[in-house]
Amino acid sequence: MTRIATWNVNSIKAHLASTLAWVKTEKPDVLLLQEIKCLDDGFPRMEFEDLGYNVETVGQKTYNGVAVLSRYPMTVERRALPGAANEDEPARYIEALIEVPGETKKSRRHVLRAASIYLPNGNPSGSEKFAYKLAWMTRLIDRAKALLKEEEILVLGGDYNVCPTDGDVYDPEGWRDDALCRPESRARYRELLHLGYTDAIAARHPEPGNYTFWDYQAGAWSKDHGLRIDHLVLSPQAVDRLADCGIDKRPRGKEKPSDHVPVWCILEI
DNA sequence: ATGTCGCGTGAAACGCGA
Repeated sequence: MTRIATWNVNSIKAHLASTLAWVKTEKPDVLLLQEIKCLDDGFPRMEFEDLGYNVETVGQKTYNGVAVLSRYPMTVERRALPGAANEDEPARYIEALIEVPGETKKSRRHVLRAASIYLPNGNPSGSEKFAYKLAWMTRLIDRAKALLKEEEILVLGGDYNVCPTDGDVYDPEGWRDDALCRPESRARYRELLHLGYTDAIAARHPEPGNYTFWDYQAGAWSKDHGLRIDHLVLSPQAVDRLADCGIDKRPRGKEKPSDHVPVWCILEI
């Protein structure tokens, strides 16, 4: 069994202690991080290596930044989404091949591909930022389409900044014009899934109100004013092996939390 | 409650992004 989780940590330095505490108890085999908000050299690499993880980052000063942590050997396949308009793009994508050991001496090792995705927020709707979000989603769809042909166990996990349905937001009317809920954003997310991918939480826990993010403002957490915007998107070969998945809301209630919580799945590998 | 964070700048309080 292989445990995979995604978590927007909202600065790995500011939330290092709580991230390490969660990793120690939950022991994910693969952890996809977003918004590390530091350069590669600034990532607290040794703290995770001491816990047995290999660490690969695509960092950036102040904003964004993604990482893949893996207990198994890993090679980085992409440090950016193909098709960038210019060279210095925000750090929002990293994709790795992970070698999961077989359970017996006879069984072959399994290759797992995993990407950590921090999709642009896109607010305000109708702005240049919104156009950039939609263009970025089109590039992600292109990448997902190409990867489908590999027929691999693939997890595209991350902060998608897309709330897929009205059941995934506490106040659909109030959020109607937000870039996270706009029909254009939702249509592209569906387009990604319709290639043949599965949103793990939507498939296994389709009831409304399974949020992954609560704003720091206005007592959103205490009022459960949340949104589901962090997703584990699985290839057909990954879904075949999906044993369980869930959202771990506990870290949001602790001291000095990230505004997002981990989303996890267990694959039979 | 117009209600919060984290970061960088630069030395305190502000602008930005979310």
